[in-house]
Amino acid sequence: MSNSTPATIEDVARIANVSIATVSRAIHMPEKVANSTRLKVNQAIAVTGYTTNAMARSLRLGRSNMILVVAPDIGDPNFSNILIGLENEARSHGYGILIGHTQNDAQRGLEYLKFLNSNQAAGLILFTGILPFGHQTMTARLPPSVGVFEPVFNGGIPYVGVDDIAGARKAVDLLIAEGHRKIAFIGDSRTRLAYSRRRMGYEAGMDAADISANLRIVFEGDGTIESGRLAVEQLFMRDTLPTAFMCVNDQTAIGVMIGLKARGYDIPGDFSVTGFDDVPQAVFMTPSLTTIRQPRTAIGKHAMALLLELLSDGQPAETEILLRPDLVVRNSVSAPSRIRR
Amino acid sequence: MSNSTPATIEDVARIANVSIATVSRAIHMPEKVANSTRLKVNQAIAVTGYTTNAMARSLRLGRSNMILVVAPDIGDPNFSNILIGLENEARSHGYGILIGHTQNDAQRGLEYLKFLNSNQAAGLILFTGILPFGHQTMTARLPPSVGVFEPVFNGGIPYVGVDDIAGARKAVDLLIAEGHRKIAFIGDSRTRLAYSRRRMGYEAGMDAADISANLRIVFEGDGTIESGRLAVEQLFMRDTLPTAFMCVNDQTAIGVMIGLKARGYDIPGDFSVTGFDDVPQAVFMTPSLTTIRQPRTAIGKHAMALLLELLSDGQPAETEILLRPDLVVRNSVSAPSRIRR
DNA sequence: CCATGCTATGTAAACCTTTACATATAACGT
DNA sequence: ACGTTATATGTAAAGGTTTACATAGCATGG
Repeated sequence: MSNSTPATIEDVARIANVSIATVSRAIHMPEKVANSTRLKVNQAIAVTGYTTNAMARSLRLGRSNMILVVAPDIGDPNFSNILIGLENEARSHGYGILIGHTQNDAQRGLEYLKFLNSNQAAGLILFTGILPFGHQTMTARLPPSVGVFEPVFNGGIPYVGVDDIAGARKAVDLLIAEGHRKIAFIGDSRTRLAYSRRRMGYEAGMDAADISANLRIVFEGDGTIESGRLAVEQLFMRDTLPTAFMCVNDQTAIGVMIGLKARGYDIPGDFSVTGFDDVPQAVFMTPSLTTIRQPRTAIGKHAMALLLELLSDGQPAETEILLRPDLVVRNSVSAPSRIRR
Repeated sequence: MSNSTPATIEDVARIANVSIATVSRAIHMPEKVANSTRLKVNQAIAVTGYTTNAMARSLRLGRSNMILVVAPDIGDPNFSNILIGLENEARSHGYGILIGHTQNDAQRGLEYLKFLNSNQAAGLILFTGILPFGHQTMTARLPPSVGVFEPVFNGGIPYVGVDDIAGARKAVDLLIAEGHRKIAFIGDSRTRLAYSRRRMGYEAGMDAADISANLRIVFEGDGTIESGRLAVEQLFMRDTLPTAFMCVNDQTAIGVMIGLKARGYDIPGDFSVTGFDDVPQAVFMTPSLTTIRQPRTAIGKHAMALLLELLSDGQPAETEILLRPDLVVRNSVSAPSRIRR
């Protein structure tokens, strides 16, 4: 019982006085074994404290119970909440989660390949829109995979994300409802497809409100705090200013707020600002940031569920799952001031 | 090469015209094999794209190349940065990281036990001060383990953390240097040992400045935002108020700031506030929070290094590694106002 | 030139499972 | 009562690796 080496299936078989095959069946196909035998086996398992050796099992099955999760930055607050969803779903199905972060470095990605090639991971969750592995020949050998947040570039991989267009639409519609017409979109169309979809939502909202093109101001940054600050600087050089800044993500919104405050403006008195993502600090900003919430835990849960389904069926039921993002109204939006301009 | 099933050591052996034992040795004990043979083997490996099957290897060795990391809450911002350090160190030594979060639920912890018992993880990193597994009999079978942040209750497990006493001392010394005498400590001595050490730092600093006991106000909360807010409410009911709030962590500090602002006070004009941890949002608070930074990535790196050492040597070189926390001066501290009281 | 020891390699067992196949027993229909 | 089918269990191979042990070649020292 408190033996030094863990019990094997043979120990159980000996004690239960059956063959090892029967023990294995009692565990994994209980209906195939007689009630009385199953009882004996279960007792023997309890006595020995036996647990199936996952290594041996995976070796025999040619498939592990690990899922590799690769993200560019595991420190990203957007990441950790999704991780919770992934983890919960995986664990409840007997799977474990293997973490990898690439820091956008292809070399790093390659190192994780090892876990896949060596059969240590049965499936792959990708947080980045591109395959982290240089070799495109790899795709042939890629295990069942699911993308998170945005479609994976090379295609053929189902993904779970948020309806970015609808989310952005909610933000722009709020601003329009508050009376704004001249709304700037501070975007980042280069790095991520999801971001360009948010811009599509912006344009659609402006279209729907019949706001002419010359009232639309689009600044393309790179999704960082600094780029938000920079956007403000640049826009202030033009003759016409927006009354509201709709930002492609919260980071950009934070930058915009910093830029506006540095110039002495009041938010939302002088300018309204919206973000997208609802990162944890959004609520602690002054003013707290009105933004679009990503249902992060749900995204993780769905992504893992889809992957597990892929793992057992081979075919994905859906190729794209888009969850509904919610508008979170806080204090960074109000009606445009009539005094100014 | 682009075969459907991955190459095995036998494929390599056949092509290199040697035995599988030689291939294995060429890979893992290169000095034991003749130069010419090693060359042949390496070429064959390149041709086949062979990677060692980790399952088979672990099965044979009775030890895996995975480290299980168990934390109560993987969404905690304190956690994710440490994870980066852990991950980097592990990967550079060929280890992978398995994630588990218990949500302080013993049942959950037990589920992760499975990964250990079944040989899927060779070592354990514990983020919680107590063993997450109910059975204390387990300790006998516990694999090499390292605690992070604070000592593990049951003892015998080395840990890596921050010098909480010295860190707290820096905070209280700053406040005293600014001229504060009546400094409240908003603590949380119940949940974590690290927190009670921070209080020790507070007391030591007050002692050193010869500040009498009746000027010391200690409120014991539970380390949450809400408990910080509550502390303010309670202290305002007393006749004497502090001029500064030294908080056991940033969450509490955020709560204190919310409470003070709700009463219309200015920070740091009316009251100074310090935190501990330097969570990501600390810099975005208004005013930005003066706090003590935990060297998180370094903690992770050291913890993993210690564990890997443990794994190979069996004996830990050190039983406790305390890193130096740094004071981060921002805008929530100033001299006490002379006007008031 | 032989005994000895060292170096490089091969053979085969072991690690622990799962499962195809074989076998034995029981049940059933005619 | 007998052939057929279903049910329950056992036997043994296979999965890919590492390594103790065996072997062969070769140099070294006397």
